[in-house]
Amino acid sequence: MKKEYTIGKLAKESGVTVETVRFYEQKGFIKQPSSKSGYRKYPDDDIIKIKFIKRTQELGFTLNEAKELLELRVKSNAKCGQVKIKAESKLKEVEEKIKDLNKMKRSLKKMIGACSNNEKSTTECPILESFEKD
Amino acid sequence: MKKEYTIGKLAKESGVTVETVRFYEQKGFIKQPSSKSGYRKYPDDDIIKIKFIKRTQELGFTLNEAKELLELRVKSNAKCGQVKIKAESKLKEVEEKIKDLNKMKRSLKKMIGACSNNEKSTTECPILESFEKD
DNA sequence: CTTTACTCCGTAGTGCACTACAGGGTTTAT
DNA sequence: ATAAACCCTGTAGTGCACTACGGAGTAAAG
Repeated sequence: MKKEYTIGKLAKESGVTVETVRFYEQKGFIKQPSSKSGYRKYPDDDIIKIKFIKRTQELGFTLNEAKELLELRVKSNAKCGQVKIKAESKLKEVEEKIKDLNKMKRSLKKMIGACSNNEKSTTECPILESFEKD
Repeated sequence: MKKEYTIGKLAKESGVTVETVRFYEQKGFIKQPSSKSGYRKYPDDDIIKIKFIKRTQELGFTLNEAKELLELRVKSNAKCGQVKIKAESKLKEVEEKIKDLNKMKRSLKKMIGACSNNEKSTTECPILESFEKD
């Protein structure tokens, strides 16, 4: 099912607006598609790309970082070293984020538990210690 | 060691600028501190608070969400229900983020591995599938 | 005791990531 | 065949989260 999408359909499927799609195109996130007749025709692949970008932003990366992540692919052995270095540094960031989100998770669970047991919290703000100790 | 900090010291310790501290104060993230003499004197607790805010932003939450998280604390049984509901919804978000970051992590590791084996990637962009399946 | 570094308040400006027109042309549904 | 719904380019405006600056007062160091 190799479908083609008009900008409106693509936007809807991806969960963004038409303007956002054009904005991403301007910025080079998705390459401008074929447009005989003057109307853009997008491959369905672009839906995945846009969704990836949006989710990556929600995970605390900037648009530029999303771009960097999307550009990580091994095309030649020549560039392999650079790709590896960048991937490794991103991997580290990702792992740090996971770690801190796990801390936040534990804090939230504790609060929910305390609440269920009708306890009042002793500290001012129990989530505040999340990132403090390991 | 209950220290007091001038705005400059606090900023430095927290890794932000003086302006950012004042900005957070304006927005009610930290309560305005005692200031006989006209100079603000901050408790060291505020360092933790500011660091929490910054890190929470890096994890993909907005300032307002950071504020919501900071305000989660069980003061009375009356508010317990609301706190629990909010904490539970945040917990869900956090868990989703962890899940997707783990997917990203796997993709990055795969890329690094492929690179080490001198493979060229078969797909256009191997990270793109991260959020697709599972 | 003076110079350098800090503080105050208030307002204006910046960068990122969109978002909203204006003023047109094209397709699709009825 | 005509009106609604879609597309085009281009430029201007928005909201968030700061960031910079002007003009003045205070504190610390040499």
